[in-house]
Amino acid sequence: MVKQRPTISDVAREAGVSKGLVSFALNDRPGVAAGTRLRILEVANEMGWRPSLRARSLSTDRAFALGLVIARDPDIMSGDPFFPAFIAGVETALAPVGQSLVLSMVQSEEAEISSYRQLAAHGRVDGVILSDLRRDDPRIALVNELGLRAVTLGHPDAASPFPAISVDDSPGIRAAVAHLADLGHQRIAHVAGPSRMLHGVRRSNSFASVLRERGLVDTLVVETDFTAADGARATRELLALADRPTAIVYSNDVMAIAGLGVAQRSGFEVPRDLSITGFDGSDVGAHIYPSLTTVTTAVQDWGRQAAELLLRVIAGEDSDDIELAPAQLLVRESSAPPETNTTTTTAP
Amino acid sequence: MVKQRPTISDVAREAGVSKGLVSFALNDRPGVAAGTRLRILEVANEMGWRPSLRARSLSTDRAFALGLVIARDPDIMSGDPFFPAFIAGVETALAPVGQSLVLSMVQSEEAEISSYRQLAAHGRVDGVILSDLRRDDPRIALVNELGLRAVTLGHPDAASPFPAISVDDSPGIRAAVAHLADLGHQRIAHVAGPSRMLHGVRRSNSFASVLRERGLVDTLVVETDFTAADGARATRELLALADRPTAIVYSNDVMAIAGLGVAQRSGFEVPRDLSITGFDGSDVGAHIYPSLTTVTTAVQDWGRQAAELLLRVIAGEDSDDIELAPAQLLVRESSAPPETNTTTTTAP
DNA sequence: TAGTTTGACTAAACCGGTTCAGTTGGAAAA
DNA sequence: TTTTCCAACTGAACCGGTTTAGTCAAACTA
Repeated sequence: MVKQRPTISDVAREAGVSKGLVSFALNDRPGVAAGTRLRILEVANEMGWRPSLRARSLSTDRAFALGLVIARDPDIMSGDPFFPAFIAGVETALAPVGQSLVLSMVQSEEAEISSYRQLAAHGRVDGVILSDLRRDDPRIALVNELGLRAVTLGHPDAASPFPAISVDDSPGIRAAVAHLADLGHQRIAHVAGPSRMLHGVRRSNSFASVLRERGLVDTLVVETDFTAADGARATRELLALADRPTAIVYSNDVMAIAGLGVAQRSGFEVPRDLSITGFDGSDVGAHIYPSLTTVTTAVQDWGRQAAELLLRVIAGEDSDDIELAPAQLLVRESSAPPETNTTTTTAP
Repeated sequence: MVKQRPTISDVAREAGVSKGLVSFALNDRPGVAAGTRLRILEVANEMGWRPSLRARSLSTDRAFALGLVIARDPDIMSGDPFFPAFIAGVETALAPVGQSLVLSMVQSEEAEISSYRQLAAHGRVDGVILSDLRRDDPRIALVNELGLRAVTLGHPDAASPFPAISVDDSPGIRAAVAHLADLGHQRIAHVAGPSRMLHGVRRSNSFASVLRERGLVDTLVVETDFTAADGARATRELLALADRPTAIVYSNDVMAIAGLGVAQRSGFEVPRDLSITGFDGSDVGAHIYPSLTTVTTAVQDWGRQAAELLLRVIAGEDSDDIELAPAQLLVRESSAPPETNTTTTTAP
């Protein structure tokens, strides 16, 4: 004798009304006498009734879940503090309303596409969060075509039917460069993210614009794929230049840490011989030596608000773009004035 | 005129048979003539019919999804290479069979419990992967009681109704300690994970047993919560000892990197004055200076096989415990022989 | 007072599958 | 030839909700 969980019919029978009326009462719809509604709620409550998500899903054609497809190599993911914090934020928005996050982690663009297709075909989610926007991002049209709702993290480079929720990187990057320039650095390099990615491009643009404003060289830019290995490679290239930079601005903390490793290995002392800054505000960055000057954003809050926005979009409510607090510079030990006579120094 | 996706009734009508027969044909059940089955499949195919997950979910009482609840602070998560790789592995097992991963990231034990309750109550998943096992882990009884199927990563410390899929940490830790001892280290410390966590305990035990076998001091153990900050704290404590260790074995890479920072900040040169080893085989570890000697496991494979095992359990198939390839030592630069006369040296 | 409106409620269809109890027709057995 | 049996197939119930059309009595209008 297994005790089955009660269904809406059980509640109806117990309350002496019809199934439909119970549904009405529980969904706060008009047409139910106040007394009856109260009695129904009471009965439902004492029977411990919970609506069946599956039945609701079928009859209302909704999934009560959001999707997130991450297309990155696990190697890049590991060490990157963004997604864990972001997902934790998403969770804080979903848990209270009984919704869930369906996560998919893929490693190729084809797998990414088919992942969205599957989510849509199966009706697994009502909407998705589009992260890591790329130039001419094909996902926007795809997701729209598949009939999914969505929000984008950051503004796409073309018209989009979806609201964007953004954190402006510019102030952070500008502050980092300004900080280095104020310290006296003349040759500041940038180890950038992939130029296919919009935030990579935006950070590069901010970088370049500050340098131009200050009349400094803005040609020391190396593009990477965001991995530690590529950050190391970029650093080696920059340090091998005849006119090597005295400061390097990295597009993420992992690369900055790898770059620090390369510099130290080559005999440069940081920050005496080379200043470096990261981007992420990762936890480890605070504990390496020297601790990493970096740019931080409130990632968890971003996750929470992105999920809330998407829920609103799905509910058909207002859905204006949201602009969150911009990225901020966090000065630590890895940045200092250049040694006045080391501008053209190569490895000791 | 929106083109609706065809339902099983459409297929039945088109093929001139009943709904039920179409269902039988599509699920490869006996009682359908070969010719008829073929025709039905053909019709379904050319109509582009896909079964509705929601309808199947309701009628078969299954979710076609697995759950993973991660209970960690985002700070610990960031930098930890385990979950990204693990999840990527899970995905490779799920995508081909049209199943999904429902992920929940929580920050307290209460939230964790209620997360499992919600997954079960909503019938969101058919089974869950239990990671980061603790002593007397309450989740095993809970999940069982909730009627969910499960697999555990590693063997729990009590009887469990669920199969375990494990990677033996011991050989890795033993190899790391042996490696250091072989190099001539006499005072080897361990910066351990939380003793509430079973893998933390197991690593500590392996550590202690090798030392005893070799007749070395096994008292240099500091427990941490796995964060970079706590790893740094532990390192400071160890280095402040009168008889400071000449080598430290860390329970994860993040703490090892933080420990390296502390050592360098205190003027110790690694590995000349202090050898360190990590645990994880994280990507950054290979790029810092000196590169980190560490212990690696095939995490992505673990994820894939854990998901496959859970799918089998859910399908009611065989479900024996699985033992994967044990952890392996990866020797890099951060370990070297101790300076013979520095055993009792304090900070330079 | 008769006709109309309205609020409260019921019955049944519906979402799109699965499953089970019957029905049918043809081949094998008697 | 008649009976029996079985494979092939149908129709309907079912999963647990939502939604729509329709019933009914009381309240309101004319």
